[in-house]
Parts: sequence; structure tokens; C-alpha cells
Amino acid sequence: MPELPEVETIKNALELLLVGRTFSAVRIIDERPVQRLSPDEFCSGLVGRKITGISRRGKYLIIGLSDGSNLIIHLRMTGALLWNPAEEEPFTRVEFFFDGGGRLIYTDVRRFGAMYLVADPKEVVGKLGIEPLSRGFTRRALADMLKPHSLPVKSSLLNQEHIAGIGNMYADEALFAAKIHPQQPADSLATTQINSLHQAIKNVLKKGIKNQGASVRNYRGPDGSKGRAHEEFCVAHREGHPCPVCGSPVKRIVVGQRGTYYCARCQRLK
DNA sequence: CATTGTCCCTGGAAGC
DNA sequence: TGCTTCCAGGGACAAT
Repeated sequence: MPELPEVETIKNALELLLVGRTFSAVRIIDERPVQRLSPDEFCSGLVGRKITGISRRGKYLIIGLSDGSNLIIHLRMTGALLWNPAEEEPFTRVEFFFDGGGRLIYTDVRRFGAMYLVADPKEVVGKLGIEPLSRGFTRRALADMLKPHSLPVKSSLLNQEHIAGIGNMYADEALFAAKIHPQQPADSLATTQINSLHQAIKNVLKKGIKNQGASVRNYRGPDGSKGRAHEEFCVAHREGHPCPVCGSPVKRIVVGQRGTYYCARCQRLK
């Protein structure tokens, strides 16, 4: 599942591959991911445009085009962008072709992913919360964000209008690193807990990027490669494995309809 | 406004 | 073995 570190990894790879290239054709095999525009409008809006830059906001990829418009892609659960794949992908939904050769395919088994072609990225990402690796993400910002909410702290971390880019895996990892129980009400965290959580969020995301993302299920980079971040996960998707700190088995519970992994001994409700 | 619930989707795992 | 059932989960939207 692509979260911030995975999308950042994809962005870095696509930057090298795509910037400067011009769309020559777009083939929509399944129109479900194309939002707001008809397939024809989407294709004609891309063909002839050059890619000027690629950025990330939360879990969204933003591909800037020469006419000032933006192709924005969210991979959701199972989406992947693959550059010149060696083999045919069975769940290819959209294909992008470029002048001078080169093909980028969008594949997505579950078809949850979405793509937009808009003049202003704000039309899609305008309501997202703060970037957790930006300077603005201070301990104070985190405290102010958690304070007005009584829901479980994990649910608060997953709210993209609070912090952008944290998903199920990295929320669990951050809470483990900060020794906070995922069900602790957001408004009940002590200052020391908030400070730990603030540091933990930055650490787990940075480590995730350093390890090229986590391939817990089917994440792949544009060259088809998997990430290594999951190899260093302490609790996420590790039910029954020993906690790396105390050795007790990692538990799985459901918090806000999401599978949640934690160490019942290291992460106590306070 | 804050929060909870439902839905989308389909391969793979689990159960019989 | 082969069929059926259940589950994962980000985010939009509806309901409370």
C-alpha cells in the first residue's frame, strides 16, 4: 500500500525517467480511475504536453505539464506505475506513451486508484493537512492537531486533513516507536508523548524513504523493484512475531475499522 | 462540526 | 480438489 515513503520513492524514480518527455498518446483501457473528465478530454489534455516536474503531496503524485496543468495520481491500495515493463501486466488500466519511445503503464488490481487532470493542484489536494517532513511540522503543530479530538490517536494520524501521507503501516510503526497505545484518545496525550510521537513520525517516514518504501503487499517502484522498509518494521503486519524491544508477541486489533498492530506491553493506555 | 458507518473492488487465504 | 466465504484498506460520501 503506497504511503508517503512509497510515493516519495516513486516520485524520485519518475523524476529521472519522465521530466522533459512529451506525451504522444494515452490509452485508457479502464476509465474508472479517470476522474471528472471524459476519457477523450483526459487524453487530449495530455497529448502534446511536456512533463516539466514531478512532486508529491501526501500520497498524491503531482506531474506538472508544460501548459501549466497537472496530472495528479493517487495509487490507493494496489495501484502501480511501471516504466517499460518487461512483461505484460494483467491489470493495466491506463497506458501513457511518449515521444521518442517509452511507455508508462498504470496497473491497479482493485481499481481504487484515481487520476485527475487539473489546472490547479489545489482542486485535488487543497484540503490536505501538513506535510510531516516539512519544517512546519513542529511538536506544537502536532499538539494543536491532536488536542481537539477525542478519537483514538491512530485514527487522528490517519486523517489526511490533519497530517498528509501517513497510512496504516507507518501509523502503527510511529505509535510503537513512541510507545503509545493506538487507542489512546488523541486529546489525552501528555506533552512528553506528543514530543515522542512527533520524533517517531519523522523517523519512521525518513527510514521508509531511505529503504525505498515497504512492500508488504504488492508495492513496486516504477522499475518493478520492491522496497525494503518492511524488513525493518517492528509491529506493522507482524502479528505473533516478538516485539523487538520486549519480546512479547505483537498483537492485532481493529481501530477505526483498520487492522492495527502493536505491542501490548510496550504500548500501554495512559 | 465531529464522528461513525458503508461502499468501492478483487485476489488470495481460510474454511468446508 | 474445488467450491464458497471472508478479508484487506484509502478515501468519498451518507448518516448520526
